[in-house]
Amino acid sequence: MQRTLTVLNVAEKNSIAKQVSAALSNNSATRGNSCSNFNPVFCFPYNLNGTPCEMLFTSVAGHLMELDFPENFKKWHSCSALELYTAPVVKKVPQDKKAIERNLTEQARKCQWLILWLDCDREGENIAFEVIDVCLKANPWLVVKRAKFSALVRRELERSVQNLVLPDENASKAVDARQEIDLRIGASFTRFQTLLLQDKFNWEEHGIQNEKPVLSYGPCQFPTLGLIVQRQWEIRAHVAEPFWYIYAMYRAPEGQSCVLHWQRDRLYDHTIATILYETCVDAPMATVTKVDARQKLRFPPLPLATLSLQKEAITHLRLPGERMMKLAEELYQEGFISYPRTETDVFDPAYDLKALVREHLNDPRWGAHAQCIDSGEMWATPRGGGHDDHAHPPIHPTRWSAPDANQGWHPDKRRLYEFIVRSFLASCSKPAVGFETQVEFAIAAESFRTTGLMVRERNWMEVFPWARWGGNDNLPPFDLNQTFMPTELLLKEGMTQPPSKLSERDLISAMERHGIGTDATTADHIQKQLDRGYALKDAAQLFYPTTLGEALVASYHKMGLSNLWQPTLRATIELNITEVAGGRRAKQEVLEEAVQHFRGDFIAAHERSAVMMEEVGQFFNRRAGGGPGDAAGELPPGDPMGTCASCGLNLMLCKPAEGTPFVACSGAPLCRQRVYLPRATVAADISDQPCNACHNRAVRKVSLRLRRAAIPPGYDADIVVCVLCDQRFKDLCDACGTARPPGQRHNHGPPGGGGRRAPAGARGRGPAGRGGRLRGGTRRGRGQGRERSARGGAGVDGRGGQPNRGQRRRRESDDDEEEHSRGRGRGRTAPRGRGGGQGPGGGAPNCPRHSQPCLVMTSNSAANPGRTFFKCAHPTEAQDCLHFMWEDEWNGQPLGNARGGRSGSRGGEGNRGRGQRDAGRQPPAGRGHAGGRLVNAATGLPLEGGGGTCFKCGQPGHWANACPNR
DNA sequence: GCAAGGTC
Repeated sequence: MQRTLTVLNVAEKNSIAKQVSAALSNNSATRGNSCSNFNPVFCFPYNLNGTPCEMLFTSVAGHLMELDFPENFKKWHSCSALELYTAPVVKKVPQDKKAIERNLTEQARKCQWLILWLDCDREGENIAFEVIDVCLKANPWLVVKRAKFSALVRRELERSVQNLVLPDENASKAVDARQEIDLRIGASFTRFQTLLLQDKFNWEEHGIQNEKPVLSYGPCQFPTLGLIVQRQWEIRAHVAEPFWYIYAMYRAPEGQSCVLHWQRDRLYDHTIATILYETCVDAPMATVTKVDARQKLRFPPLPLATLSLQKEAITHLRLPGERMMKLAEELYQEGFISYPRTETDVFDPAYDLKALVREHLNDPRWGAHAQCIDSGEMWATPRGGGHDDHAHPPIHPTRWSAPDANQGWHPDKRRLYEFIVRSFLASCSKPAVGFETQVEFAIAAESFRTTGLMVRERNWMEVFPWARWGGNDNLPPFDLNQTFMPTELLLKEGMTQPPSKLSERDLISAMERHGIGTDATTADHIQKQLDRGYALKDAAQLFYPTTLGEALVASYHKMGLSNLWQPTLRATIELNITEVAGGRRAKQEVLEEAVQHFRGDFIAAHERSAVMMEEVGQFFNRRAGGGPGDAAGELPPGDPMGTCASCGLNLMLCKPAEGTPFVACSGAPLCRQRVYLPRATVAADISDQPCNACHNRAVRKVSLRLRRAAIPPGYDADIVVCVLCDQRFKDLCDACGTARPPGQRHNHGPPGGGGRRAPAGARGRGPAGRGGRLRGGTRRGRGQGRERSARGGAGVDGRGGQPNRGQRRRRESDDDEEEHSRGRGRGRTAPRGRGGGQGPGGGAPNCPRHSQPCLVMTSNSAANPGRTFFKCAHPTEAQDCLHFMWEDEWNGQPLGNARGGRSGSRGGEGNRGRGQRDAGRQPPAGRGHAGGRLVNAATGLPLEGGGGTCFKCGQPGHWANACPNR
């Protein structure tokens, strides 16, 4: 008789275990005992390639293990951050997964085989090896197999279980490498920048609530921040340019109308635009040169994957990604939607979609549409987007929720459910049908075009109210060679606008493009920007960096380490570990290479930490008592004399301008290795003698000249010693005491020798306030004087997209004449270059909100040429401060209310709001059309007869390029 | 007090 095999099956989550068990057992699986409440064991008999089996099917909950440093490296002061590149790492089951581990252990003991049903991706392979590790410890005789499945349907699952393979060790090793790289660089740089900056600056000044914030670094979170900061720099670097275009409009006698779009779009040369415009004005009759009418289809949305759902939810429901995922998780747990973390956007052909549609036949909101799909009248097979993670179907509704049954749901949850249902029904519906007409025209020698669209069958758009198929449905009828007189024919002026701030949708797309994070973690990385105080969202939900976020990114840029925040960072890591997954390179080789690479960056950052202090000081004021003298750059000058045993950087013999020399690590303040010399020291120099006892650290001995009267009998006044290990030196320190520079409370002394090691909390701290306040003040002064470079181009060190730091101070400064005169030359509204003063005679009023002097500007607009106004220069708001007032309307008093008393929005001046982007500015006197005659829009004078009317001043008799009134 | 990746 054939012996029954007991097989342990493990899935990545309970829902998979449940579904696979149900499919393989024909819904006859029973529940067995499990130590883990959320990971039951399903039991059923099964025939595996002719062998009768007792299947035990259980699950884990994602990763079973975590990678971390051992306890003795976990405390931040237990080691130098540099040691985190060489410290051991351990993989272990965390406390909250112990029950799952126990369950696996118990089940493994009963079984002969182990079949792994983890998700079919790299992380799944890695989790598989975590499960193997636990199970083999419990039962070393287990036969281990891997089931590879591409859909959760019976046929596919049976194919998979009858064709078991081995787990992919290379894929798992690639994840091991990624985990270790992430851990080492994340922990080391987080500790580095937090310990360096945390207690040195007044974070509260710029809205950071935490007095001592943790300044985390991560290979996903920093490139995400980099995207936000980079966009901010692009916006700031933008120089607005004027452009001109011909605008023509036609209103038919029957009331239909259309805009005729110039084929040249826009010209940046005013003279040429004017000449072309004038040729049109001289022969304004328009001729239809082409009419093209055809049917057009608009296809329904693709089935939803995680990131596409996030993007849609943000756009249509205004739900941030992280919030959306929480609600989707709830809906999934309650059985209303399918698994919400998936890359798949194509339904398996075997999926019974009609059955899902039938769930909704009785719904009062979309039931009628569902019935049309079910009857076949509206049905169309959903399109596929070409992505399949082979573990989950696209996100879709699995159960109907009647409108009165979900009253207890949060409104956002109801909206999300409705969106998923409508999106699913839309994806199963026929495409919308429209009729598009494209017409081309000629006015003089210039070409124009317009498009009209009539939607004839809305189909999927009926059930998807968020759909827009914009187009002019009021197009006048046109025939080939038809002629007509345009109702309006104008030369309009516009200004190029900077790119907009990033929306969450933009950010997700950019992260997706650069491979930053996964579909399951993208929202977390974005949320982290907000939680850490690195970025904010404005009223329009657009992201912009906080002062802190920008300061950090600018710091790494200044240190020459932009690769640590640029969006390519993650892709570079991924590229390397993909080599491991593909078996082309060994894990250890790739790992060591990456760790050494980032260690090099870390050392560079460490050595340039003074640059980081300086750069952050451009944005924040120093905190009084914030650990002066601690930055690496504040060590007195010195020469290297060996390698620091603690962190691997250089030990320096430092010679302060006053006081006794001492030995310190160049990695100060993070590395606190320091040796003070005996009080009797008169002079100290590095000798050319190496210390043999410290040979592997290349330490050289120090030659000391001592005051004879201050040393005990028996010692020479001139000695050459190793200050790290020489017993004579330690004895001298004990006998004489050690000399420490002013401000050092504690004497570290030589290691293991006479000097006492200070308590961790007090080590390395100088007297409160020394240097900090002074440095803060002088930096601010320098910042103002030095940063003359103007906004845009000149303000970015000659390279586009680089930081334009200290912009706030630059705007406040009074030395921007170069920028201002250039602005006038371009015909822009420009600051006049005074400001900063107070009172009627002294310049500008203070902005009542920001308590800083307004800029004094001169308007170049056609409506108010040369008129002076004030505007607030505050730049770090979500949108620039809107305080604005004409000078001649100011009574010399401070501006009063939120809009500045009689002041107004500056929307009409200079920097226009987003809503006005690229909107053409109509000149004061353009040309119009009334009663079939071209007229001057401002004066009403007829234009027939040639001769020209200047669009600049509105007077007839000359063209604009020869205007005497300009 | 650090990462990112699973999952809940």
